[in-house]
Amino acid sequence: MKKQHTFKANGRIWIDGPDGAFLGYGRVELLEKIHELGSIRKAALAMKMSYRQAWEFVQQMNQVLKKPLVVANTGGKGGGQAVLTEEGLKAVEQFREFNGAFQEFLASYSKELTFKPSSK
Amino acid sequence: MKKQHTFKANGRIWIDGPDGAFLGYGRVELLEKIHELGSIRKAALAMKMSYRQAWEFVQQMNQVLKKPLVVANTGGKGGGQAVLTEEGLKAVEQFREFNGAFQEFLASYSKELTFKPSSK
DNA sequence: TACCGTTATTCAAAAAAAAGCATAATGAAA
DNA sequence: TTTCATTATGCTTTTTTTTGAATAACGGTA
Repeated sequence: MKKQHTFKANGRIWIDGPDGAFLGYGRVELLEKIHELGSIRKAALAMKMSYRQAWEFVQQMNQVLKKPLVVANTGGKGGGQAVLTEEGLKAVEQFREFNGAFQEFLASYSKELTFKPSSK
Repeated sequence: MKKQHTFKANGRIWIDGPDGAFLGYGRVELLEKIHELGSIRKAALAMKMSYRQAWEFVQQMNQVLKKPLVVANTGGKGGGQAVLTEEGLKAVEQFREFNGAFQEFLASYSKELTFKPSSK
């Protein structure tokens, strides 16, 4: 019989920049969706985030690095569009690596937990 | 010249039990203060948490393990008191170890970040 | 030039989370 | 038996966080 872990080590990570939050799960997912859909609005809709918040995230992220992570154009065919830059792609990749290592860390630590649950 | 890291890997961890959140920073600090001060109310005051929330945390934690982490007595000299059990002490210790390893993980990952800040 | 859907922005509304207040119960000690 | 500060609990208020509505600007394209 395999032991089941009713207790689990859990957590969240993010990357802070010079002025606070830079990259986290929400922002990275947003970047991925923008890359996939070519639009901030569609990306926000796809992940059930308000456009308001999505737009603010993009603004904030773009101010942190020398080069923007997202370039958005207003007007034109379709009303406008947004594309992920080289820097944006790198940022996504680095965060994913970081998170991969973190998930392994959590999994290994979960095995060391020795708490005994009340009854269920 | 020493390189300064304007970007930092950051995060938070916690331990989930069978029914959700079990131990996190706030709860562990609360347990430590209870151990130190012998009172839920004083512990809450010391960390500027409302007694209401502190009390609820204790209730929740006590329902998770077979044995309670905190034993609280009402009435008597001083109106009552609360003491940390063996299980409570172990829980604090395990979380602190977990967090120690996590902080090392974050520190080592921070060194690998290669983002270039905008100007400052 | 008129149209289109998105970007960009403000401001009010709603939802969620936390805090604060009030009060009963408790039981050792004086 | 009176006192005392705390535990225990419900309920209201406040604060914080999110969301939603409303609107101007934009510029390729037909």
